[in-house]
Amino acid sequence: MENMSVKPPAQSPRRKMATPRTQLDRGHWIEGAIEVLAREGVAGLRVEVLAKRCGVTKGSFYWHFKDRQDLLAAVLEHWREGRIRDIEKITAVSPGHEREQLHFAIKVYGTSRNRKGVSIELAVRDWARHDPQAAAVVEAVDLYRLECTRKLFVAAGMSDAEAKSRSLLLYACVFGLSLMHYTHFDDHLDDLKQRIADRIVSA
Amino acid sequence: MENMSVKPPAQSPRRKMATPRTQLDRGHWIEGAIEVLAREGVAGLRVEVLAKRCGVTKGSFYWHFKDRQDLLAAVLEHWREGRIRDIEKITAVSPGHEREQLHFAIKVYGTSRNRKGVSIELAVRDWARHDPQAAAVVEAVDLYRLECTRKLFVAAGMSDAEAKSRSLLLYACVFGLSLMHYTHFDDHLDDLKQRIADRIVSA
DNA sequence: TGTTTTCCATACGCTACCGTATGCACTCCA
DNA sequence: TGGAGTGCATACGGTAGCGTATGGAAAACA
Repeated sequence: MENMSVKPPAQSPRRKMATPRTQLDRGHWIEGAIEVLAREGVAGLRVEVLAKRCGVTKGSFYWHFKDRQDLLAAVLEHWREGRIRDIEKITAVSPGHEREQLHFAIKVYGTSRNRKGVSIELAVRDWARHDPQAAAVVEAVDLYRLECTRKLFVAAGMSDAEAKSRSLLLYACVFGLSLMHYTHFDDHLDDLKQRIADRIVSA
Repeated sequence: MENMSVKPPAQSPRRKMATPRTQLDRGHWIEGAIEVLAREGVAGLRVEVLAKRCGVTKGSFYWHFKDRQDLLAAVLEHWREGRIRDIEKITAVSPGHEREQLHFAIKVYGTSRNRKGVSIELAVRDWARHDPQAAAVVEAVDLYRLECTRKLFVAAGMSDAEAKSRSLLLYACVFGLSLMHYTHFDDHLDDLKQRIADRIVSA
């Protein structure tokens, strides 16, 4: 489906670095892995399954990766970097509009268009419950997120303690909602979500 | 550890029903399964692993259960019943003290003494992401919980819409917190939690 | 053009599971 | 006391997955 023939057509012969194609293919495996991670969780990340999904065999995998752990670590790192970039983008401040920005951050995670991102988020968090490496990455991302929104709340005029608690409340609520099954709890879910967002953000 | 020699010492010979010991042993397997579920998630629920944990072999398992699915369904049902009972106990109203009760409900899930319960909760929810049966059970439990706390908020004087949003906010936040790694975000976590609880409960 | 290096396929051994078949001890009961 | 049912052990076949070993095609290079 996404076999876009990765090979660089005319590799510039200036540098001999033996890794450009290798690096590219690691990335290819990692993207496939994250796709599977979103759908099946870390338990679905089997070497041979991924190979079939990429249209190759294990032989390829074990050329690019030392072992399964090597891939898992790469997936974690890729996720961490992506999250950090996203957080910075989402919490970029335009002074005076901090509350709008906070509402936007909430909406980003709650929208149904972001299904895949939410799935990955939950998969990684479940992964972190049984793997210290993943736990460390999740903690780093969480602390970064919490810090970014904390600054927004402070900029919106709150005390430091209050800003911290709101920041924690915001993310806890966002992730908690993605964990629950409340579709049939009410006929006006958007209204409910709006009330919740207001409760989190407003003074 | 919990080999309390389940056999009823003097089985009253009045009734011939061929199931009392069987039922008891199903319960024994189910408890063991939930223990494992808390620690390793549903992926850790292997027949032979559970058997070893119970000090027996698969032969026993397949006498009490049709197959692995049979056990999983039983575990789900056991969890559902336990949750319903707990919810009713936790949200039992003593009129005039609804807000206290709500604070108590929040604390119950947030306390570190309840590690195991929280672990099971998260394991079941992750399970529900890949299994429609589990998803149905989680939805039933969620709706029941949401409804119980909604009543408390209404009894505390809120409008119906506001009560619903607070109810959803409460559980989302509780589960979300159990999903995050925020230990190093602040030195006074209890103060943070208190502020959050107030934000959820107070008018 | 011959030789490396790159990248992947194939084949293998190994482990952990699932579910079935069968045997065996032990109890209950006529 | 011997037969029926109960509860579990043992042995088996089968699948899925990991990691290794080895070969081979094709490109890069000299």
